[in-house]
Amino acid sequence: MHGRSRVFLLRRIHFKDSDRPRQLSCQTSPPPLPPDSNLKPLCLQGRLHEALSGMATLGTEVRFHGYDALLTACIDRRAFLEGQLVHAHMIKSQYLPSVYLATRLLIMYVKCDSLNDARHMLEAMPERNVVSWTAMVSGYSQKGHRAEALELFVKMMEAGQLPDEYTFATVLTSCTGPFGPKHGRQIHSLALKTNFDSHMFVGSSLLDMYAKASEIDDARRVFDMLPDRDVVSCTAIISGYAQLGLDAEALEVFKLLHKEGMECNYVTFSCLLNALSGLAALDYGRQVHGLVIRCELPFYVVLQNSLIDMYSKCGSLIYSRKIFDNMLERSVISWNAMLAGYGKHGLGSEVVRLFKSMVQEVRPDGVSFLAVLSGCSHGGLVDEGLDFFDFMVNGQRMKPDIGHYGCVIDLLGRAGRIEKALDLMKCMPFEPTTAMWGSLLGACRVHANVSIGEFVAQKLLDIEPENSGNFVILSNIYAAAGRWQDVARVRELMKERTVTKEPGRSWINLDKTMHTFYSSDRSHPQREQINAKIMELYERIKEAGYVPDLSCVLHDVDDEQKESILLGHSEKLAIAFGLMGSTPCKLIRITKNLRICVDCHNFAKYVSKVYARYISLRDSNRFHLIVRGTCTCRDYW
DNA sequence: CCGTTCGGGG
Repeated sequence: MHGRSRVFLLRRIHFKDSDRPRQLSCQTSPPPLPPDSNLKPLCLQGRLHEALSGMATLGTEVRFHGYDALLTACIDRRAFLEGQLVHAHMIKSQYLPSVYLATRLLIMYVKCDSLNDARHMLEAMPERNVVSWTAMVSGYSQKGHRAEALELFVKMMEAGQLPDEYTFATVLTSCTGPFGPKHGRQIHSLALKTNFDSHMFVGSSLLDMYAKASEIDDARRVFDMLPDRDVVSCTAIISGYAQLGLDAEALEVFKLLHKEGMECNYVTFSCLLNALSGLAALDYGRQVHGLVIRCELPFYVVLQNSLIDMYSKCGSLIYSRKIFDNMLERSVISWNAMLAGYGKHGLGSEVVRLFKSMVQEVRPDGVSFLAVLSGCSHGGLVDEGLDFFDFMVNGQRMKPDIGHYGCVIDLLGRAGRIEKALDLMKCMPFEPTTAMWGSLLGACRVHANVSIGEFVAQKLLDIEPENSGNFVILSNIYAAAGRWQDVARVRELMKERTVTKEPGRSWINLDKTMHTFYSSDRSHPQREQINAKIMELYERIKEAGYVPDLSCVLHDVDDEQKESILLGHSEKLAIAFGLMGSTPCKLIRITKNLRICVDCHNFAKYVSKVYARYISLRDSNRFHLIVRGTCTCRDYW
């Protein structure tokens, strides 16, 4: 009996259970869905417009989650008009957003590049939290409005809101420019007090701030003190060295971190390749290219652009072109890098040809024209260059900047139209730069224009009296005109002034080692053999007709000493060293920090002829490929 | 919950 009733009871219950699921589920299932609950799935599926009409239909029934989903979708898609609709709907429904939702609105405006609306939102909010303030600071920072970002940061603290690690990381990116470092240091001390300075993002931002202020030692100190490192902080320190031209240091710190197993991304390799371009370190460049492939990053356009640039600056245009040709998509920068590469190598006709295919695919920008104009100048295509300038101004309606004028002045000077170049300098809407005067002075040397040369040199000596290169060229001009008294006068002039010039430095990469030479260098371990080699070269090329150009020496010494000073020029040391290799290679690649001097250029031409070698010499201005006694620069540089 | 750091070509 008892057992039966139990079974009965159980069956009844079981029966009831399945028969009345609704009543029972009232206690175990979630509460009924809010009316706006279908907005979120629509937003997540990317059906933003359906969600918006849903919002309109629901009227005042839209709640927190609905607005949140809508705003998130607008933020993700940078949908400004849609975001405004959501905002308007909130106002019409008299919905009072929480601090969170108001902040989401603010962020929506920031992401849609409507900083005024965002600022208005921030001002109108009855309450703000650290996220609201930081989002606004970030908006100003990312749009380059540094002053506004810093002002808002101050306002935030005046309002009693303490910054957090996000705020610090953001606001420090606005600490560049003239007063940036001053503010940056203050913010650094604030971060120290609040212990956010060792946060990885804050640290990356801090060290980048110092690097951009040329305070690389402080940047390094911040980096070394960081408790943790990630790919961004490591990249930031490498980039810091590279930005300041401290290419060897950039490579050193990369080697160190790489040994420690640092992670790399495409930014890291871009910065590193930049440093290797400066060093003309083709071997390392190839190795990094290999790493890029192994890290499965080779299809980043940014990285391919860096590789194009690296190979061309390391003297290997063929590889640049291979990468360029294999790119699935190219940006305007890819084209510009390739154009600049041809230009620096003096291949003007390739520049023109490439530019013509470029305009079929993308619209050239200011840098494209700079590359084309400078390429035409280096390639000797004077009229073509002037036509391109005309095309830029009248065809494309672009406003040339000071760099474009510099190229055209260079072009005119090369053509010997020096008065015309002077006229252009007078009527252009910019102040002439030392580079322009320098280019004109070079033109006066090549075209033996003594009178304008004197005038231009005087200008240069006023503006940069410390640059002895100008004295040397003026001396060359006088010497070419046979005005030896004036040569002596220039020499006197130079003695009066305390001339501190950047020491000439050349380097050559042999057997994966960089050998660096300074003028009259006595430090290289093989200096005895190098000197002996130079003397051997000297004797042999003299037989072939080489005459040292003593006007390249301005020290007040006798001719014999001048000769020995000339023979001590860093590029000659490097050439001699390059010829000493036990396994002689056909091509000797040399890099120099300044412009090559007239005498060394001539020396290299004779060596290439007598010793049947190719000499590739990259100076601060361009490549000189010297073969069988002639140079691709056609003696104009 | 939401907001963050490094960045290619003259």
